[in-house]
Amino acid sequence: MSETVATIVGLTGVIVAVTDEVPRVLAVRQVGDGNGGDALPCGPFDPERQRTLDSGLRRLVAEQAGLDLRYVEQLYTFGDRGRDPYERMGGPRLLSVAYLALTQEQPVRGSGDARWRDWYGYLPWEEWRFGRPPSIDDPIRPALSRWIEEAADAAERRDREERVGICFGLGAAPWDPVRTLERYELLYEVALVGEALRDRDGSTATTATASPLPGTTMALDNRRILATALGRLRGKLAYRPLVFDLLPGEFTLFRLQRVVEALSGQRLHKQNFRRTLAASALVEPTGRVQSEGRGRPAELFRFRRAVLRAKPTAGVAMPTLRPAP
Amino acid sequence: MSETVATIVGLTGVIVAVTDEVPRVLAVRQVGDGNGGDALPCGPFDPERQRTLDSGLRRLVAEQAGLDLRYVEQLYTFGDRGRDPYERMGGPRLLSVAYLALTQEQPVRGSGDARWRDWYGYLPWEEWRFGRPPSIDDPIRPALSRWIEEAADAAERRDREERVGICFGLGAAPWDPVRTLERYELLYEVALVGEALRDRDGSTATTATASPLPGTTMALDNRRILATALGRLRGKLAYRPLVFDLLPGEFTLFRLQRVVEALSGQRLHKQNFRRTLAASALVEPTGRVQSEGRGRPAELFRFRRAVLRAKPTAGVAMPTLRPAP
DNA sequence: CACAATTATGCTCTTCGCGAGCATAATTAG
DNA sequence: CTAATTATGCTCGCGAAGAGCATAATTGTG
Repeated sequence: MSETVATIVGLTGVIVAVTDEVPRVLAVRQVGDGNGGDALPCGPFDPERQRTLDSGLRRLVAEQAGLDLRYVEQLYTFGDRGRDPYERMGGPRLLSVAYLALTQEQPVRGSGDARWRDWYGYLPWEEWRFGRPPSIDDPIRPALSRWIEEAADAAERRDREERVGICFGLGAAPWDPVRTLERYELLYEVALVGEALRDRDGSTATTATASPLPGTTMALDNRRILATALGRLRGKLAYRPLVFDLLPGEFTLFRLQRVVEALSGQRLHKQNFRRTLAASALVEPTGRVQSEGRGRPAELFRFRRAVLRAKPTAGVAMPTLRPAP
Repeated sequence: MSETVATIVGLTGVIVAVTDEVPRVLAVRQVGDGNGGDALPCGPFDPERQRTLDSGLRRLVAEQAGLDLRYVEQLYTFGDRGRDPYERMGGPRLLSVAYLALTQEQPVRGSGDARWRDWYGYLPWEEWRFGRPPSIDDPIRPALSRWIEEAADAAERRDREERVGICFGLGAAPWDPVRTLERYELLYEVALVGEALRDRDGSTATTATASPLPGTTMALDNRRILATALGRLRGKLAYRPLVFDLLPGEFTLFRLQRVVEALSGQRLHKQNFRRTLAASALVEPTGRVQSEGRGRPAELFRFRRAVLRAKPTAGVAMPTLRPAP
């Protein structure tokens, strides 16, 4: 029960919106560290003003970007030693309670310099909508192969092979959109992300790569938090009606599908998507139609809240699709 | 960036084991509060000694109960104002990072007075293996009905009905074993758990109930943490091979089923459970058999790690069963 | 020893979710 | 009018899962 002052508690938010079929997260220019990279909106947890962690996060985002959030969910609390460079210089330990929040994209109004950024700009290997991400074939796969070769013994080699196979769907297992965190952590371990080099201080590239490291580097372990958030969101889409917090009150089924595709990072089978949706009774037609340029106008739908009463798991299905030939 | 000292960070663990088909959690006699109730093992987070939150939790449990844990997973961070009685008397805000941990039941060796307790002793309404829990019909259902009646207007009434229906499967929705937290929070709101009365200080029973309140009261919001853990565990059983961390290296399929049933709180269809398990290639026969008293001896199996390489989601199926007539 | 009770295990029947693809309807651009 | 484009309906087939019957291998008892 010693007065352990050497811990600072902070709140960090992954604020998500989808526009133009691009999933975006709110990012601020990093202030402290001098490298000018991106960072997630964050701030100290203030027990005086904040009744709950959730409300603290809401207030934080309201102040920094003038946004109101439609959905807020606690993600994870990060507290590993050394995640904060200040700590390595003798500062206090930083504990960050990370949150996932959803909203419609709205202009940023706050005092800070918060901007909407393409989520996949930070995690490009997660984007499979336009085919296999190039970064997987070029820097990632060969580096992982080398890493497997460098194993000390046969057992470690087998473990590494297994891990690579599971994470990137290179073995028997298919690509699993939810394993975002496992992938990021593997890439970090293999020093395929800038943070790994930075955190090793020397900045010595253990893994010599011809191509640049994939994805934009972020402050602290913020990219790990982004990966955590993406995995959580992808996983929950299928059994909780979260998408509707990213959409306006009325929307076409196609737009709904596009948002789901944007988040899951893969294309979905259109007819099956609609059939499953109809069967789930998750949406209901408003009776109005929307004509978007060419083609037959689409019917407008709205989220049907009443469905929560009847179904235990109410989420959108993700009918997978073979990769385009 | 003011030196906010008014926050204390603690670690709390839900340590789970299953023996004799009873799911148990580790509980200590509460020291401080005088009411002598049960509490979860917990301790301050010490940034000097603990490199990560996970290892901190492991160390804590090792010290308090002499247990080594086979699986550790962060659950949630609790930080609401007023969850700690000391805080209400002007003390610092208590932030608790809660963990779920699995192990085989082993004798408690530690310095503390930790004991294994029946999980359902704290959450009796979650136990459906022996039919509908009596507490649902007696104190819970009538109290919830009254609560619905007390709604201020029609809209609130509808909301309450919907919530009750979803939580307890009383409406169109079936009982969902995973919604443990929602249920606990509803019961708390309706003052059907002792903590609600205690936290309102006056201890005035708003909800007059003939029967005693269901489940053993715990310190702070520890029962909320228990409910969170149970829900998480139930949800993960189906897609992660967690059960095997509760079982010895070799086990019969029936024992495996019994453990899953104990945790999910419901009976499973035996033949289908085995068929699904066989199809999943999650276990492999050891070639040996075990004769347990009467009846045909059962074959012994072991967990087949290699399955992780091939399948993205490797968990035990939960073939539901109609309630016994 | 024969038989009942008990537990393990194999197999079938049926329904339903879902991947896949064909066909048709309703628009707009030229 | 026609082609292109998008929306939408329907079917086929496979495999997973709910439900239940049948059989095998034990133990304990009359």
